[in-house]
Amino acid sequence: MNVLIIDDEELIRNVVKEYCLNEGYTVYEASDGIEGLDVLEKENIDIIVLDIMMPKMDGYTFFQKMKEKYNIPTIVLSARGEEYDKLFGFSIGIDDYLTKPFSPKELIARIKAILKRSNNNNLEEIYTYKGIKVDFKGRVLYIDDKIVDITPKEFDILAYFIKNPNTAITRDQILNKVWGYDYFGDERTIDTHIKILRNSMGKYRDLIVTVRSIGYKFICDEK
Amino acid sequence: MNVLIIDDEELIRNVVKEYCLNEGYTVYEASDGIEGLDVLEKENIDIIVLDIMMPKMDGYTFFQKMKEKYNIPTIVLSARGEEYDKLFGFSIGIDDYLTKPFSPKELIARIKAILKRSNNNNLEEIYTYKGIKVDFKGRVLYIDDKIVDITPKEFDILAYFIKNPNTAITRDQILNKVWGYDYFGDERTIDTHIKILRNSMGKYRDLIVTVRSIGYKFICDEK
DNA sequence: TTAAATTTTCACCAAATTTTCATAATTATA
DNA sequence: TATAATTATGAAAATTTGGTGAAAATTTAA
Repeated sequence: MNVLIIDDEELIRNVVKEYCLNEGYTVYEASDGIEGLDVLEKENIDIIVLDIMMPKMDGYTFFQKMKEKYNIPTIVLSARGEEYDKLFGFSIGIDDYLTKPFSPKELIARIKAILKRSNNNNLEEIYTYKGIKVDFKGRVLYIDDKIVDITPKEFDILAYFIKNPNTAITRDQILNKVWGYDYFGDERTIDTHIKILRNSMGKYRDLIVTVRSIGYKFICDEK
Repeated sequence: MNVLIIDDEELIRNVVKEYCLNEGYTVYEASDGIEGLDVLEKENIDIIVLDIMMPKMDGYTFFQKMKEKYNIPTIVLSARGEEYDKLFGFSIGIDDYLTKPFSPKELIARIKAILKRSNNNNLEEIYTYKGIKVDFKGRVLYIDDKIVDITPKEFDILAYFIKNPNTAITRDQILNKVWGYDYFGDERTIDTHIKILRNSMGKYRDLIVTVRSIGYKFICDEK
């Protein structure tokens, strides 16, 4: 999970950052709206924590510009006493707000709630391609309509492949996505998991192609 | 859908109103409990959003009086620090609560959830699948038409499973749904409850499947 | 208050999964 | 073709995970 915190006060940023890191989130910082938009272009942000009062480009302006190009869940921080009317004026679209001083724990709780909400909406899908069927909700893999017993890691890797078809994916990327950003194991481990996954995929094992000196790739003609 | 918002702060009413109108709901307002009862007599209200701290007649009193004549789903708004009210409210049958300051989007989400729930409940008060029969209203579990003695937690977990069949559910989700939003116990506790629940389900114990490294899943072929 | 019921914690064990590693196989390139 | 680099594979070791029973803690009911 990538969190972008936009606030001109370094102190606030640091507190938020510390708590987010503790949750295993990756944190990006910006001290005003312009910097914030910059980060959005470069990084794949999942949720924004946004201060309203800022130099250069304030929170309202940032939010409007963000909405034009992205649709990222946003939590607004506002100091008590700031015009609530103005806040509520653009409150349609923001996902939550907190008044300063706020409890970092509360912020984390709200971030979790929002991420959970947006994840749940994405869940209801069943992927099918050739004789492969993947039920993400139930975490089941069917090969030619027969359930195949698959381990959690296998499933996660397969899901990652399916979501990025025809893309050469490095072992490092797989480690980051499936294992998490703080894994320090042997890259060769992936090879073994790929072996197991290929076996599970039976006659479709060749859809996972080795990309020499890079990693692997899931081949899919359709879509 | 007719929503009644009862709060003495006009600002809050306006925010709720704005969001509800945006959803296509019709909104009625009241600034205290007495006005609220007035509206109930005149209009056909589907759901109530109720503040606790109010002049003239507070939320709790309003709620009791409402319950005497009506049975309308109610979401309670409470300021932080009113923990007692919150808990008490739950025990007497409110449907949900939010602490101020709350996220308007969250409120809408909860309204939707409750409306959906109350629709579902009216339709299906008794669930049957194979030899399992669950009477939600009476909170009774029958296995092959014989009443099985089941604890409250067991029942809640089973109900959650039944409402989300064929879905891998994390222990965290179970904790959130069954225990509540702010429970900080050991996740392993779930395992023990699952054990007990499985025992209660007799020969259907295998319908609750372990999803390794995730949680559990209730299997149902039908529907 | 006491007793009973329910919930929670916890530690051990077994089983499933993950990781490591040595060796074989494959591929690219000089 | 020989060599180096890279990947595939099998098997063993290490780790993680879940099932379970029993005891402790808590809640509920009498």
